[in-house]
Amino acid sequence: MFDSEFERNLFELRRSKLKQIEELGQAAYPNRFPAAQDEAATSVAEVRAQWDGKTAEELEAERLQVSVAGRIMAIRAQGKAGFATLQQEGQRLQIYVRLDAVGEQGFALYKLLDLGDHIGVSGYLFRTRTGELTVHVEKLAFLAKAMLALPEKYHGLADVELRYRQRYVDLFTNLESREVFVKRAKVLRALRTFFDSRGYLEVETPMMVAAATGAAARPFKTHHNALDQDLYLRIAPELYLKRLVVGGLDRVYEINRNFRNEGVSTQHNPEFTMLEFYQAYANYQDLMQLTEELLEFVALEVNGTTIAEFNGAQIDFGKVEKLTMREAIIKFWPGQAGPAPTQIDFDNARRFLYFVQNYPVPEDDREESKFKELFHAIEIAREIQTGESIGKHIAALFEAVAEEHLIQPTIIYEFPTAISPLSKQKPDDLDWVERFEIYAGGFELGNAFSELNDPIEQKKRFEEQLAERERGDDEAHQMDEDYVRALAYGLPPTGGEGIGIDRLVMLLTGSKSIRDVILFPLMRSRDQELES
RNA sequence: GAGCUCGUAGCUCAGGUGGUAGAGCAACGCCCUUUUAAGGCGUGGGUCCUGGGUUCGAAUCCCAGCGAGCUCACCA
Repeated sequence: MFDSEFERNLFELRRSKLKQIEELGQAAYPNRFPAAQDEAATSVAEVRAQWDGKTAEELEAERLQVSVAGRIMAIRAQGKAGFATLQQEGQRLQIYVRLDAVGEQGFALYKLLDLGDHIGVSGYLFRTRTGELTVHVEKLAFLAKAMLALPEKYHGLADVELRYRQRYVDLFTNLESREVFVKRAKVLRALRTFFDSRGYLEVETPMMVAAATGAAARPFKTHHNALDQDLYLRIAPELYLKRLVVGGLDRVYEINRNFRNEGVSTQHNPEFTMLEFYQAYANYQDLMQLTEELLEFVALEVNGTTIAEFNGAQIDFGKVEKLTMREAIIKFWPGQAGPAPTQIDFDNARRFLYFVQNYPVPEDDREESKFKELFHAIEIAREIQTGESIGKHIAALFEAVAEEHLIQPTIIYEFPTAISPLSKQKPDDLDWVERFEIYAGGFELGNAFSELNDPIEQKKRFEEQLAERERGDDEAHQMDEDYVRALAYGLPPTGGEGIGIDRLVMLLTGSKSIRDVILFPLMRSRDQELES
């Protein structure tokens, strides 16, 4: 528990102060404020909301009596008087304590208080010379002691590692951190309002599953002892939610955690919050419309504006651009790297191979080139085996060329069938599916499609994924026989979508790292913390 | 998984080219009855992330490890 002698000594010192506080007739750990069960305190927020507008004269005339509790965030003693700043729910209120108002015992208690202590005060409101709304304390109640030193009062807790590991300190010292999580709650509330008002049913599907299905990712593995059965943490709820649509729950949504056993970055945490929703009788075009409405609604609910400041850009959730994946590749192709492909280069494998094989990839400085990722994708595409699909390579080109430019909300639609085993094909072109992804801030925010509901085709797609798995792609989708059976009972035409909530919160709060929007992000454990 | 950067008091940070550690806040003592990053005087507090190496001498240079941040790769 202690990091140093300093902390150990401070802890002992505070213990002796606690004892002295008890000797003054106060409980060391009382269970309520105010102590009398039939009395209620006023919150700091209420005090500010109700009386911040009053002048010094009005306050003096009314002599408003209040009882307020809070944590001491600043303390300024002045001989036989003193000030302190109480903080409660992220709001602050000053109190003024003077010997002749609180008496010998009360003032002795005031002098035993430290930064971080919780206290309750009763008194009347007034304004100081400098105009600050302040409680003139008449009665002081001790509530709980801070036994450890608070971070520096001006800079707060700046060390990012400590902020994540000791979020409890971050939250009360860095109020902008608190604000992020208040907004996160608003995002969730707004989403639920949005779907509830449109007749969607909120559901919960399993987190622990026999097979990790519904997405391309590596799962976490665990074990159930009584059943002696290996289980996985889910990587997506998708196939369960569609089973529910088969069951006649025509509009469902789930907001819950997914787990993926993959790298950690500013945009990836091993557990993250996903919104998925499904709507019977709708296709991906309907979902595009819905997505636009959803983003605008949530931004307005959370920020009161559709504009969000993120990473130096002003992102406007009030409008969404639309491009096909192929259009985006052509549009964002870097001219300095070489000639861009044209629409017909994506028409079939022969055309595509001709394009990549004749592309002037420089031999020398390939690793240093700023088009490294693009050249890499082209090189891999050149080695296409006969019979292998080109879809994967087109998607790789898209990611290499376009993704980082998609700062304003952009819908990228029409995805290769090869990388979309759960999506319905375009009726006139079986190589492409009715799927889109929504991008903003330079990363993917959501993924949606017209759901594949033909059980025979679905089974075939799963088998193709298994073949990919055989070839060494351990992130290819797993077979789910029961899901195919569910489809065989008849899934109505359905549109479905998933939106990464953490990323949405990042954009709406201007947070550059996903860890800033997750209360307790995963950190490498430290021995020190394990033992105590 | 790779590269770059960082790790000094409880916190925020200084410590060119090696000479044995400083400031502010916090803490402790004293003064101060309208202050607000309150003020004044004084005091204590450091395995300089860990372990090796080079050197007469390492917070500083080198190597390894641990932890973190950023970028890239994988992915959402």
